[in-house]
Amino acid sequence: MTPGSKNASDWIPLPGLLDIAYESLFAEFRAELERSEYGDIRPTHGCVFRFVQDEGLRLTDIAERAKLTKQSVGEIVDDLVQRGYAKRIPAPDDRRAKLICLTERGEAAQAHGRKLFAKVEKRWAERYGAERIAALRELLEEIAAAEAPFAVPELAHAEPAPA
Amino acid sequence: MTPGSKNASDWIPLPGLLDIAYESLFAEFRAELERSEYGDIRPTHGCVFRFVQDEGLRLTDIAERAKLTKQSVGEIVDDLVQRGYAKRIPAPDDRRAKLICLTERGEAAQAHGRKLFAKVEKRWAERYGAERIAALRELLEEIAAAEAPFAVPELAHAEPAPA
DNA sequence: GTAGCCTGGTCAGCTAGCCTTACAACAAGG
DNA sequence: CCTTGTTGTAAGGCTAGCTGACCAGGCTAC
Repeated sequence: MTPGSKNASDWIPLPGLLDIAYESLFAEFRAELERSEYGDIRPTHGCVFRFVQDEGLRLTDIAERAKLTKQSVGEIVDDLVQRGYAKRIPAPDDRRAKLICLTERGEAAQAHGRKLFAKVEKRWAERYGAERIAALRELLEEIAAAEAPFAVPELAHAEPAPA
Repeated sequence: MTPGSKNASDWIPLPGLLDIAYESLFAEFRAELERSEYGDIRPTHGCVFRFVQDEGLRLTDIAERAKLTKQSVGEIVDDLVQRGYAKRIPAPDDRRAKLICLTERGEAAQAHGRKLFAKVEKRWAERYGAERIAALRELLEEIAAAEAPFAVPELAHAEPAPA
């Protein structure tokens, strides 16, 4: 419980534990995704599916939220365009900019991915306790809203705004 | 709460949340480490500091626990040897093998790192609630023991085996 | 207008970190 | 010893990200 017991060498740093959980969970997701008809989507492509919705998003915005450079995201988008998951449409209000948005196939893939994530989470809820996983999610959402607001505009509500 | 509310687009997949927490926590750690006298230690080197203790560990064993190839770990160890953090000593029982172990400086760095991790965790406990962080750790330890036993021999005891 | 700066995106080239293939040295059982 | 498996190394390749340089288009101030 107390992190102060760090002299005992069986204390594992929190990031290590988070990493294991992440890897394991993500591996379950990947395994299912690869067996699906969207098996050519690689982890890297995630930054697009994760942030793009509806009307699309500018390259710059994706890059900011994903904490990547514009160049990197550009490459990833190129790849997704080539595979038929995304397209660039000119931004209506700025002739320099393009809106990255998903094709029909891209939206189907996104929906499928979300369903898979939910499925895996449910599996973990059965394995480790629904309430504990719910509490985990709740805490992580709070953390995400506080630590990386730029990445989770969805959670823009409950600003903690400490005095 | 229910993952079934995935049609609402403000539901964020659990791996995404885990990733944010990990990155944020790790960034705090890195920031402090870089300011210390061990600033030349890079994230990659972690796999050695994470697993090597006391009498040392074989390259093969590190590779297995870290889920890396022997070659990759070999390179990392080379680097650490060059920087004076690690050394290879011939294994007493097998003339092919070498035990990777930490130098005095390496052990100091390891101890310092653990202290930093504990410090950051404590900070989070204050920020998000000591009990919630404790519960988080408890759950993650259980998950780690179940999902990656090879990586956390320290948690070999409490097999969950739920009824 | 148009000069000068900012911004969205792209092109080219590089690095870090990890992998695969191939192999030499040693171990261990018949 | 001879075969088979294991420990570590050497050499080369690949992916995902980076930096720097740039152009086209927007924005402000003369």
